[in-house]
Amino acid sequence: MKFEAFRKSIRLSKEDISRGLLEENRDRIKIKKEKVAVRNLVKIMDAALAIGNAKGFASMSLRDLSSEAGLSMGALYSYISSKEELLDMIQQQGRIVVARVMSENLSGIDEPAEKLQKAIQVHLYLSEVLQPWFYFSYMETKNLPREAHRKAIESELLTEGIFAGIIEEGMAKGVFRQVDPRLGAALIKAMLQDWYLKRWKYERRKVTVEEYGEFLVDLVLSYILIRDEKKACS
Amino acid sequence: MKFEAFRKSIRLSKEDISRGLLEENRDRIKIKKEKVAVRNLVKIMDAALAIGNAKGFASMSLRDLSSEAGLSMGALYSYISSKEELLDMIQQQGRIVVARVMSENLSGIDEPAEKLQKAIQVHLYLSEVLQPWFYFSYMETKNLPREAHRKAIESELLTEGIFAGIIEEGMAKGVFRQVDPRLGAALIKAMLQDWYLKRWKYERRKVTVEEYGEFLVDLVLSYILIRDEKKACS
DNA sequence: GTCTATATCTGGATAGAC
DNA sequence: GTCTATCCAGATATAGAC
Repeated sequence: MKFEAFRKSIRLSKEDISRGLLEENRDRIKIKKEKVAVRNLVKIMDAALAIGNAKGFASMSLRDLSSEAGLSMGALYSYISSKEELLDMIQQQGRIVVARVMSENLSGIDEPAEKLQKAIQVHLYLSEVLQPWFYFSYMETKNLPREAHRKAIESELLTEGIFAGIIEEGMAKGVFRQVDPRLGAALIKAMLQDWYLKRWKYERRKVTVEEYGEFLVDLVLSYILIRDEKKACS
Repeated sequence: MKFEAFRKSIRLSKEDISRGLLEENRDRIKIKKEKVAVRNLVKIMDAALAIGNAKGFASMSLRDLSSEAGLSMGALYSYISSKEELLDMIQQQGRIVVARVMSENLSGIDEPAEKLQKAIQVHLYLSEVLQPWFYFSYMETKNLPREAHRKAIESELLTEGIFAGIIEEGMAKGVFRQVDPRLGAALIKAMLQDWYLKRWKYERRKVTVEEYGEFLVDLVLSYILIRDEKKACS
């Protein structure tokens, strides 16, 4: 699947994401009119990710944020009750979206090699669509308060578990070679992460997300698939 | 080579590193007695990396730092003239050490597969010895002031260039398959980074640095080496 | 719902005693 | 060389007008 086709297929506008966020946090957000609330939440999230990714969430003052979002300090505080809560909301909403898209796209695939290929591609493409969120989430995890930090780690292990599960399945069916599934999954994840963490590098070299995905799938499959020796020698 | 043998072979005590740091910054550091200066620099660096890695450099107050290092605010300011300069010193000193150890350990190896294996191993083991520095350096790069940021990126590309160079050599000699050398190098680096960025994960699973290195080398070489078909079929 | 104005606190940096 | 005391810029958070 091409990246553009994927992007269209998941239909994830900023408004959709902010609406989800609003619904999850009706109690914390003071603004009652949905239309107004969604519009401003989009601006707040965009601004928070932009500034946070440029100089770190801790260094972002709420003054910066309010001016970048085009709101006054007072108005901003009608949407969030503290800087820490903002961090929490951002992380939480992203996790929900990632879990949903991954499971939607992987259900119904049985053949391990195909499933592994698809899982890598979907994760990579999704991280491209939500690049600012993925980057932010990675970089700020360790600064989260205790409970939120625990949830973030749990979520990381969950995604990794998807890959490990596919590897185990392939080994059980005899089509993958014997490897440590969690270690294999961890390395796949590491390579997926590089795409959104070091974007400047790949942009500069004009590597597209499709090329990156193909290289990655090629590397992983040619290592893990048991080769058909007869075919190679004929 | 085993990790412990490597650790001993490079002889990198905290004191050695701080002494180097002192020599490079004679002009900026006010303390004249080497013994005193080195002792306190060790404490300052340890504290800065510990607090910085726990909650981010930006969130670390110099009050935290001074108390963790066991110095008063005033004393601290005899060693650094600003928080930003501290950041600079940490990065700079690490880069020098990494460049030195890498080049020392790779000189004189000609065979591409052996050299690639050795480069991966040395980088991995070094990142284990200096884990707090590698972690810090990765996480704080984007918060550096302009010039320091440029240097950090340059250094990242330099290390990557070492791997890309080995891959090119192997391709030229006809022992490696045709791949994009920079993309291959980038992925190797991504997997190396995971070791020091996600240490908690590997510790929890009781994966040793040697096991991680073997898996990584196995993955890379079995992808990139051109298989001897005759041997496989005999 | 959004704004301006402001109370209160925190943290980087320095002066000057010992 | 190290300490205590202090200055002051800049930050979070809130009160109250519109």
